[in-house]
Formats: sequence, C-alpha cells, structure tokens
Amino acid sequence: MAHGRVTMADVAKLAEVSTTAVSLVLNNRQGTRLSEDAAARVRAAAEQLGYRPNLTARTLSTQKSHVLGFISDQVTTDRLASGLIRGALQEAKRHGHVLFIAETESGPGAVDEAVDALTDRQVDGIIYAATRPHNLPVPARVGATPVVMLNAVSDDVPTAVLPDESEGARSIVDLLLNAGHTENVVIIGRSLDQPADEWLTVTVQRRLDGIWSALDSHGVHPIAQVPCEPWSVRNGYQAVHDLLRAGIVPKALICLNDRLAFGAYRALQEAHLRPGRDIAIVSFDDDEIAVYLDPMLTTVAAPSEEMGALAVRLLLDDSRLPGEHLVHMPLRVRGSVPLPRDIEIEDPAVEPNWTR
Amino acid sequence: MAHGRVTMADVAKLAEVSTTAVSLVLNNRQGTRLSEDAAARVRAAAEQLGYRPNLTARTLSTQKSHVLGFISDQVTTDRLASGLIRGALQEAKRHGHVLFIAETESGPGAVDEAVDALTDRQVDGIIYAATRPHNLPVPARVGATPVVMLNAVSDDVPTAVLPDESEGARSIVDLLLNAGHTENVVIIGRSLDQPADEWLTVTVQRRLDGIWSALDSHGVHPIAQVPCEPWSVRNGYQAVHDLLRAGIVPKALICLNDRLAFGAYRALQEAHLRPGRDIAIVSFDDDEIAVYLDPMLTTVAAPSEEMGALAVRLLLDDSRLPGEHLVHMPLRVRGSVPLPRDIEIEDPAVEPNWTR
DNA sequence: GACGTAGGTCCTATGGAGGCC
DNA sequence: TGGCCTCCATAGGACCTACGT
Repeated sequence: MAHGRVTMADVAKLAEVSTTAVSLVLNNRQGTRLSEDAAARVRAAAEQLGYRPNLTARTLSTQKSHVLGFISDQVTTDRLASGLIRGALQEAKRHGHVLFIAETESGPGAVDEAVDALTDRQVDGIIYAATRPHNLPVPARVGATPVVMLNAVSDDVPTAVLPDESEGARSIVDLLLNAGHTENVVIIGRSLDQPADEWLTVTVQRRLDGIWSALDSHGVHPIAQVPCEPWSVRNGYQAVHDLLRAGIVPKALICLNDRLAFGAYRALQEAHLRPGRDIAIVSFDDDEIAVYLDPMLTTVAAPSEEMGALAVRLLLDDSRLPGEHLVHMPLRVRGSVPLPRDIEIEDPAVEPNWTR
Repeated sequence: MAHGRVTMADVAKLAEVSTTAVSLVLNNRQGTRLSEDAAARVRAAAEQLGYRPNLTARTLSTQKSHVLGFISDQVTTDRLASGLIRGALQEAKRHGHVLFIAETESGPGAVDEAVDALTDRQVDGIIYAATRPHNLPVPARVGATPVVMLNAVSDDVPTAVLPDESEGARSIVDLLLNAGHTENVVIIGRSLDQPADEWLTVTVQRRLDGIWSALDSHGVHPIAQVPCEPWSVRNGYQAVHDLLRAGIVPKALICLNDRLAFGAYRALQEAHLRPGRDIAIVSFDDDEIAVYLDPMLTTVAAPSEEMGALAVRLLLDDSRLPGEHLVHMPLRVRGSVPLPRDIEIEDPAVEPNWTR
C-alpha cells in the first residue's frame, strides 16, 4: 500500500473521501462540484503526501499518453537534426508532453522496429524526420497513430513541415545581386542540366528553382555551374580549385551548402583571393562552421528549431492541417558578401558560447 | 472489444483458451508447460491478428517500463552531447528499451520538472548527462529510480561514466614528444597557476594533470601557457596572435580543445607558419571541425558514443557498480603533427559523408 | 447538492481446479 | 488414493468515469 509510490488511494484515505473524489478534485473537473471543504482536504492530503499521478495508469484508462515519438534517420549527427529535435523537445515540454527518440540509421528494418516500439507504448503521435528530404515510405503499422513528416515528404502522410527553400534561395541570391555582385557568378554544387538522381530531393529542387528564379529576374547568367556530390568540404575545395586552374575567376559564388563554401574559401585563399573582398560568397544552411570562417559566411539558415516546434504543434492540434507547411529561412548577413553602404548587416553573428 | 487495438482477449478467444494461457505462451514462461497444441494455437492466433502486447498495461502490472530517461543540460547542441545520446540510444535499443529525452538548459527548475516528468512515467532508470562535467546536484525526487551520471559527477549518485582524461592527455602528449617536438612547447587554454574557478571541472583538472605528467616524464618544460576562457575559436586565435606579437614562436602547440586549435591555425597561417610543417599541434575532443582543418588535426577523441552506451549498460545491470567508470580516449593521428618515418598514421580520417 | 460504487483500460501473477492414469 | 498434467479464475496494478444514491 503505502509501500512504493503514493497512490490516489493513499490520498483518499488521508482526506477521508473516495478515490473518485480525489480524481475529480485533482483534475479540476467542473460539472460535478464537490464541497469546497472536501476539495480542500484532498488538496492538502495530496500536498502533504507529495502525491503525483501515475501517468502509466492514466494512459491505460484514458488512452492518451502525452508522449510523442520522434523517428529520424540520423538523430543527432548534424546541426540540422539536432535543431529539429531541440525544437520539438521544447515545444513538447510546453504542452506537457515528453519525447521518445528513435533512430533508424542502422538499417532498413529499423523503421518498422521503431514504429512498433513507439506504438506499443501508445504514443499520441509520431514525428518522422529525415536529414535528406525524400519521399519516405511510412510503414502501415503506424495504424491510427497520427504522423507528421518533418523535413521530409511521404505519399502516405498528408502533413509535412519543410523549410521554405525557394523563398530562402530567392532572398539570399537577391541579397547577393542587389549588393551589386552580378558579374562572373558561379554556382557550386549542382548544374541545371544534370539528370535527376537521388540527390534531387524536394528541397534541393526548390533551392535550385529559387536560385534561378532570382537570377532570371535580375537578368543574370552564371558563367559556370559546377556539379559535385556529396556537398563536402573536399568537393567544394576541388570545384573551385579546378575552376581557377581552368582560368575561370568567379566574382560571386553561390554555394549550395556551407560545407562547399568552406572548401571554396580554402581554394580561393590558396590562390590569394580574399572572400568578402575580391569575391562575394553566399551559401545555405547556417551550419556550425559558418561562423568559424573568416570572414563569416553570409548564408540562409535552415530553420530547424522552428520546424521541430511546428511539427509538434501540428501533431497536437486536433485539426491537424494537411498539406505542406513551409517555414521561413532567415538570412544571416555576415562578412562574405561585400555590401554597399546602405545595406546593413543585421546579424552580428557572435560565435556561440557553448564551449565545454 | 475488437475495436481499436488487438488485445490478449481477442487472441484468447480465437485460440479458444484463457488470456492467462496467452500470456504464458507469448512470454515463453517455462515452469508451467501448456500443451504444445494449445501453445501453437495461441501463436497462430497472435500472428493472424497481428497482436502486439500493450506495453503500458504491462508496465502497470510489472512495474517495469523498459524505458530509460536521458536528462541533459544541452541535448544536442554540440558533438559531444550528440554522441552521448546516440550511444545511449543504440545500446538501449539493443536491450529492447526506449529513451525519453529531456533538456534542462532552460533554467534552474528545469531539472526538477524533467525528473518529475520521467518518474511520473515510471522510467526504469535515469541517465543524467552534462556537457560541462561539474558536481551536479541530483534532486531528491528521483526517489528510488536508479541514476547514472554521464560525463558528470554528483555527490548524490555513486555511479558515473567519464572519459579517461588523464590517460588520454598523457597519450596525446606522449605522441607529440615522442615524435621529437620537445622544443618551444606552448599550452593554450589554461595555465597551471590559475586559481580554481568554475572552469576547473573534474575532467579539465585531469586533462591538465595528464598533460603535465607526460611533460614531466619527458623532462620537458613549456615556454608558455596561455590561459583563455571560454575555449572558443576566437580565443584560440587571440592567444596565438598575442604570443607571436610578443616574439614567442612555438614549435609545438598543445591546445586544450579543438576550437582553440582551429583559432590557432588561423593565427599561425596569418604569420606564414604552416601547421603540420613548421609547427606541431595536438588537441582534444575530435570535434567535427578537426577534419575540416588543413592539415587535419591530430587529437584525442572524446569517446562519447561508448560513454553513452556504457551508461545504459550500467543502468540496466542490476549489480550496477558504484564508482567512476573511465572510458578510453582514442588517438586520432592525423596531419598536424609531423611524424618521423617509423610512426604510422593509424587513421586516414576521411571526411564524414553525411552531407544532406 | 454532495459523494461513492462499480466497471472499464490491458496485462501479469498466483493458487488451485479439473481430468486422467 | 494419490500424483501429474493441463489449464483457468481471480486478484491485483493505479487510474478514469457513468451512473446511482
């Protein structure tokens, strides 16, 4: 009885009422009014005993666990995935929920396993996140559990949260061009005439669309597009290195992510070209390394925390809206694009202070 | 009944046995043998209906949830925290457990809240992790729930998992000195005569002890120690920059973490000194940026995944051993230390391929 | 108006009932 | 009469709630 935890029965006994009364009072049920006296006794007893409801038992009877599941192909390997989780975590907490985390990197059957592990525990909903936003199949075994796709889309699930890539791409390229860097523009990462392949995800496609739409509306034609995959530091270096050897000297560089930009910096500096002075550089994602570069990288950020939070809100909202929910990608205007006087740097970009 | 989920009762009905029998068969209970015939019918029925046990109900009756809680001050902000989680996640999965994640960055009451949220849900144990390994107080409200400290220590909890800093420090400094870089050694990050402050955590202390123990046993005396906190890229740059201005030219640099080393590279290159040729550099943690540097950084890695996994094992092991469990810190021998012919580079350090 | 009884959520654990040789 | 095998009824576990007094 009074062995392990304090139960409702203990509270009831001390307050000299039934467990029903305890339940009603502690859950602030309105309709059925207990006497204020009894209610007060119950509250006092609960307080005195340090009573905490057993959420396992509550789940069993209400069929609501107040737990959400978060499935991801890579839980915390990169900045993006981390942000998604952090955002989801904080929003879930605000709503009195808690998060199960499951990873599916380990193989094909892993998704099924993860879904089972979560549904067996009666999660109220599942967030299915990805770091590479493909059309992900969602196993049928989710059954009636609501699912929201995060940074991914699926034919099996109507609700998805994605970064607003095309708007983001347009805004960063606009920034570049409006600052006057319209000559010798080069795109690093993917060329327009590449055939569709596994790299051409929803978001990459839109990123490209946004870039070209901005270029077109300014009447600008790039002098080169260098495809390279994966978008690694090494490949960024190689691309720019090769370009320079071929006698092509860019004055404005659009890198498809920050790692490519990082590599580009190195190749440029080797050739005694100064990023932010001799050449303007813009990029995507606002990776951790963006502020480690010198000058710091002007980039458009993946709004990962907002995306994670939105996914939770959609999941908890009964009127879960179907469709794609696009999240604004904020500009990080820093030193890699020389600006005319009248455009201000909005983000001083202090190096983050988490240092161990 | 046969409304939402499939329950044991459904299986029992189909197999024409009692729910008790279903329970016994499906849990492979030994002692009380049912007829092979009945057992087969039960298994067939379960299979046919796609029965999955309701773990919430099971938890209620067994008082074991097969869920662990992971509390951390910073869930996924940096590489270390991510590794801890990943390791814990995978090990938990191997044992059929699942992980609740809770973050306490948001403020002082957050730890209490997190502990309540977890114990209310009857987690089998709690991992309390930190990115800065201080003596963390553990709230008394954990009650009887087992706790293991991860990358942290606490007077309230006997079991802790820590990196073996002193051994790791000794091994990386040995590497440096054995390679012949015993002249003009400089330590960046902390000097020995600094008064104790909030930066002097358990692990930092041991890191320093290891460094000095290795230096002493080689009879080497550094020509300078530059204290700087936090250990940021900026401060690493500043430290080396100031050093050079003062006319002190190091030939061997011991940086207390990779971010400092990153800054040091930049200051050195500005002065036309070449890391890995004119100067040897070693460092700690094997942060993401270590392989982005050129040459890549020789460092000793924080074994975060192993630590996370070990914490889970300790938590699930009934004979949870009290005391500190030290995890080996592996060397990452790369290009920043020029090596004589007879020492081999053991780790080619390919840039990781996760690229979005 | 103020409160309690009883039945429901699903699973596990225990003691003991029935059948057969 | 006993012993053994096969199986089940029942009583929790902690909570919620429709109905009844």
